Amino acid sequence: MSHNTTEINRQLRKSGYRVTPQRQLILDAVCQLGEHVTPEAVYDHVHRIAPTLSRATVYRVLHFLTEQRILAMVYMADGRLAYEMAGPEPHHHLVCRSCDSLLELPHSVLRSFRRTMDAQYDFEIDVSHLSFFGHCTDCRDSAGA
Amino acid sequence: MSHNTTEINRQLRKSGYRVTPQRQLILDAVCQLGEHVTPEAVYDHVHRIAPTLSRATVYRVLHFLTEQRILAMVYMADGRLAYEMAGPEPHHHLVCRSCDSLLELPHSVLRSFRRTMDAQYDFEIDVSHLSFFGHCTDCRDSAGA
DNA sequence: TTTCTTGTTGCGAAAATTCGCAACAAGACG
DNA sequence: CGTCTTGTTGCGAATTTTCGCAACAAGAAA
Repeated sequence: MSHNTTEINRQLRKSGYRVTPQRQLILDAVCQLGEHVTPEAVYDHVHRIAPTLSRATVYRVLHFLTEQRILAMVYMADGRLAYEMAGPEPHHHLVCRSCDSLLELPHSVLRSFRRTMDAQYDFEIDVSHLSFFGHCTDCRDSAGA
Repeated sequence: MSHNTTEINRQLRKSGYRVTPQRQLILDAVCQLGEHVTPEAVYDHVHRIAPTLSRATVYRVLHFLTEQRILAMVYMADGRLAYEMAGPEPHHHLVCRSCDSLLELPHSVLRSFRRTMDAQYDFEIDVSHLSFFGHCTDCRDSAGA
């Protein structure tokens, strides 16, 4: 696996949380399954290894790891939620509401915006992933107005 | 109701969609119920007037009206989706992943960012509502890192 | 290693959301 | 006003996500 297990475990324990086999399994699963991993895909994966691991736990752990900034939530084109490792190299998406297309957005575009939020509102926008909804080149005309 | 029914109806018909009593009822409901209206709240409301109107229709119509930019999706603090009228005066939110607090963000902050997206990517970001997740003043320290 | 505290999990049920398809009806046309 | 086309709805089942709570176990302390 490509994530630093030891470091993450230490971080969790430091915050008073526990490092359970379930959490490690789920984290490994997201890591292995790549980008845009759905909860169901995670469940399918870990369930083979640990058949008693429940769906509820998958959802809870995904949410938990996101809160800990170890994972990042991704809004997919169809509006559903997915997850991926919150790597050091953030990327973002432009999601078209009409055709569900998905444009990648380099992080650099957001730097100044993020700095503004930080300075003016003392709010640290989650840099690991952002999704902007709207209408792309092809759809902005046909969508009226 | 405060929305311009005639204008909206015309817009829908022009695009080849139909103006049904269900759609009008649901739109009125969102309008009356104010900001951050949940699908369930809409259902409760319209179901009293039209008992046969199904939940599926509520979800479908909310999604449809959002696509038509008549409604706007709102991500609430608990992560659930809500809707509101896509008025001419957009506002946005900073949602804290830790404490679920919700900060209002004036539209002006986003103007230049939006212009950039438009110019560089020919992508029209939905101005009616944006939500940024992250960590607020109180939580950014405690969340580790 | 044993004990103890309390964060976590599993389970099953509940709630929320989506789907498939036949019946229905908006609105264009004559 | 009647007819026709096809976008929409209702229903019930399937899927997805969440909840409540007792049993469990991670990890600190002795």
